[in-house]
Amino acid sequence: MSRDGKTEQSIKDAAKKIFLRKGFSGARMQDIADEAGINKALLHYYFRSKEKIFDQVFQEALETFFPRIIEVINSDLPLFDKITVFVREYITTLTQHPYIPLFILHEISQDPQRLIQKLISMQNEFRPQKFIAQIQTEIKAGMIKSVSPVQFIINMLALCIFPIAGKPMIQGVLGLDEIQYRLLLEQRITEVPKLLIDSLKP
Amino acid sequence: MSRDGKTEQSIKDAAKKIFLRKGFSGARMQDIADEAGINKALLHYYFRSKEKIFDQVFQEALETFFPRIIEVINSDLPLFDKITVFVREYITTLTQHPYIPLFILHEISQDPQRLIQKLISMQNEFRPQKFIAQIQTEIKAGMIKSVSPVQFIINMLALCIFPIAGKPMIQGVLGLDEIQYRLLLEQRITEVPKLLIDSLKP
DNA sequence: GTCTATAATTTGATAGAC
DNA sequence: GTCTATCAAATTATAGAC
Repeated sequence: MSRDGKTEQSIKDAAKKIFLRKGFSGARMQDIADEAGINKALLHYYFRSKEKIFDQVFQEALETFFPRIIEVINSDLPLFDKITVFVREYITTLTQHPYIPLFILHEISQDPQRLIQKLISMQNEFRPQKFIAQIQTEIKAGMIKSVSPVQFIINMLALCIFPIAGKPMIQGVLGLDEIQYRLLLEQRITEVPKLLIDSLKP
Repeated sequence: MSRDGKTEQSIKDAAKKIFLRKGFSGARMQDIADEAGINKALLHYYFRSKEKIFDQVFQEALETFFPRIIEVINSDLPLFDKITVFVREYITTLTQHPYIPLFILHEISQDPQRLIQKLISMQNEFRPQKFIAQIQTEIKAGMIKSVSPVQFIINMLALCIFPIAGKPMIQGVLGLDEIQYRLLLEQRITEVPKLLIDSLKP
């Protein structure tokens, strides 16, 4: 039955849900089977091992975490527009996939080689070289302050990613409920670009 | 032997090292025993269970992650000085304990209740209420722009914590070696306060 | 393809000698 | 206090019926 790959897809969906929340070592094959509404044996029938299922999930998570960024970042938009669009798109994407950032950070920290591997196999597709060059050009033209492009990119990523990855901590310490937090993230879509662009003005 | 608690301390040190790197579910009692140069039975002799050892580690990690901040943040320093000192102290502390941020974020994400629990038992000692009030006072006095204190604090934390928590990812994507990364973090000690203070100027 | 039953391995925890 | 040996439970993986 379901020659069409319906079962395989439901396994993938279940695996994604469990792995993203619990990480590799915290996830249980039984959890995934339960979530998919099947039994453990079938997991091994479709994918040979836990490691193999995880690889798929990790790959897809990386593709959500990175390439959407790179598309904007390697586009031909003017610098300030690019910053504005990037922040909006990225915060929006991560808000829709809130477990992705911490999952990626945690798993890469467990095994940095895993990322290096993917970067090579994707031929460094998501290295922001063009963006760095664009910043340098603007500096030389005297259009913006003489900042370190790498530092600027780290600032931009930090301001977008941290509020998602650190949500439970921030909520706990600042005592914010879900509604307040959603509002706060929405505000950041306009406030973060302002901050970043201001930091570039001479 | 070692009636003086030498063994207990070496277990704590070993547990800290292993748990901080691998997280609760990724850590193995055997790893901790090996690291401490003893056997598993002795772990259970000193601490009853894995959970109990972990609690100690988590507690200490929280105390590294939070209170040092709060001391500065609840001090009587003028706002701009406070920001400068906070960033310097915090980046320095986290650089010395690079596994702490991701460990805390990950474990809180696994079980947000664990943080809430600690916050209660510490009577919200590290809630930045005083800092928020200080920002509001400066706004009313017309000394700084009318910003959201919560957003400002999130920015400050993001710019300090993310470069440490995301180090392996950033290194991979931007292709930076250890020396370059250390230099980059050092630069941030002066650059991040500038950025934050600029964002407050009317 | 999907299930039940079970094997094989890992891992947290304990018993008991020294 | 510390060790060796071992248990019991949990967990990944497979065999084999349908």
